Amino acid sequence: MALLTGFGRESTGQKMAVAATKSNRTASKEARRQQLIEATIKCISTRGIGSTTLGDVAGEAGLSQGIVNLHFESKDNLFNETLRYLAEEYKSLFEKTLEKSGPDAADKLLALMELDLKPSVCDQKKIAVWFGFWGEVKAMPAYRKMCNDYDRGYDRVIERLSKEMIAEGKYDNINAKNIADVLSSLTNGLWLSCLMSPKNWDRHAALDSVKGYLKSVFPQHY
Amino acid sequence: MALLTGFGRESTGQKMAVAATKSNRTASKEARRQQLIEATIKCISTRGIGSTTLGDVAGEAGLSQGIVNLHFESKDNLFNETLRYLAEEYKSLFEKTLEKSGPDAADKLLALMELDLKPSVCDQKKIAVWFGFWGEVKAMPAYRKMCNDYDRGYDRVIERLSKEMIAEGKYDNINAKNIADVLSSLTNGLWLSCLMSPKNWDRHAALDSVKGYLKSVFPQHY
DNA sequence: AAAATGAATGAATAGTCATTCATTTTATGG
DNA sequence: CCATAAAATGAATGACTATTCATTCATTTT
Repeated sequence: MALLTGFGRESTGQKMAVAATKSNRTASKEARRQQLIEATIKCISTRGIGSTTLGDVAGEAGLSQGIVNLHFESKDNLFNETLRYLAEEYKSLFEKTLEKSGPDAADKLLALMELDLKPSVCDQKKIAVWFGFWGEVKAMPAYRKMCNDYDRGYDRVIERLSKEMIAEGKYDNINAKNIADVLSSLTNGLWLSCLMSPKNWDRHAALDSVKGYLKSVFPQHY
Repeated sequence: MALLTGFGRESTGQKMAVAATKSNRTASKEARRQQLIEATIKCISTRGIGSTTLGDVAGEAGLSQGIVNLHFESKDNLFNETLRYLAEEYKSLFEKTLEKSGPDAADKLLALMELDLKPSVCDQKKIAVWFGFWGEVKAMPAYRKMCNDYDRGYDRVIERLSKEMIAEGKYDNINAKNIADVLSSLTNGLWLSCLMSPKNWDRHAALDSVKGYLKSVFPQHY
């Protein structure tokens, strides 16, 4: 009877009996870490990175005060692992998309652009977390490094696909690196609009913008 | 002799004789506020928005602990005014650019895009501050509102210029709103690359990307 | 069933920081 | 030169929060 499930206890400062989805005291180390990372993402997405405390995270996970330090050593470490988790998650989607789409470069490139605007990737909450981390880059070089390490991978792929299409289409005067830059800037910028005006953000219009660009650079392909 | 100029005193906790650029105790209320806002920008750009304290700001301005509360009431207010200052500064550049460039829409649009990539606008430090604020949008609705209020103005201008060009060029199948979205997303995304890889960030390449886009959408104009 | 294990708890600690305010410094005009 | 007001100081306060750790609890081993 001490196990009445009780989540968010923040509003009152009172302690509450607590149990996350059937999380009693046994859960693999890995499961616990993931649970905490997900709680962190949720907290950052609602309260902002600047005012997410370890107490918030623990409360969101339905666990106790000291739990983050137990599993992650420090707040710093938790945040780093959270960023890595986001980056890995995206990377895995990216690779899956690259694999499953096709057969030719034009299809693959379009599929990757669509991925960036899918609700599961481009949703206000997740973007808020990305921007939270980006906003701290000046203070936390580790964030910058991680973002750059992952980005390099994506850029290489986009550039390679563009190169293939340039060769196929005998396009003149265009440069694959340049196109890769524009595409990644464009999607990041579209994410910003989604963050800033979630109400009138229009996924289809955004996708049309990207398609319009692709069509204008690769007229023979799209 | 008590007035040896002494800035950053943080490393030691010791008090130091202090005097910002000739700031003795008299300065107009407005001048003092501006001095503090500029110190805030500098602090955010180097330490990040999350770890900028009022002590940091006061120290950067060469003034004393309580000074921010004296002039701004609260940290919250200081940060809001700092964002407003940045937005006003950009707005003023934008308007000046719009006025001085020309005569026709194509020139004006290009000049505005160039503005976004000028060293004075697109420099790592200033961008770090913008991203810091953007990253806190979920926690601080006031930031979102201010950004949106200003953005609406720019977007309207870009859209109007695009419309003019569409009419002039009898372009088919393209939509001014769409182009305005792409252009603003593109420049914001390019800012992100500047923030993330300041070392190999190439201003000219970025400008070429934007020009390439303009050329592809408005072939008769560029 | 008793003992051992190690995950989880939550109260206590130590440090940081925004904010306040009594005091000090400066400028000014009489 | 003094009186007054305004501006600035910086020590004190109180709130908050990361981190620690002795204790509690559930599970596994013996």
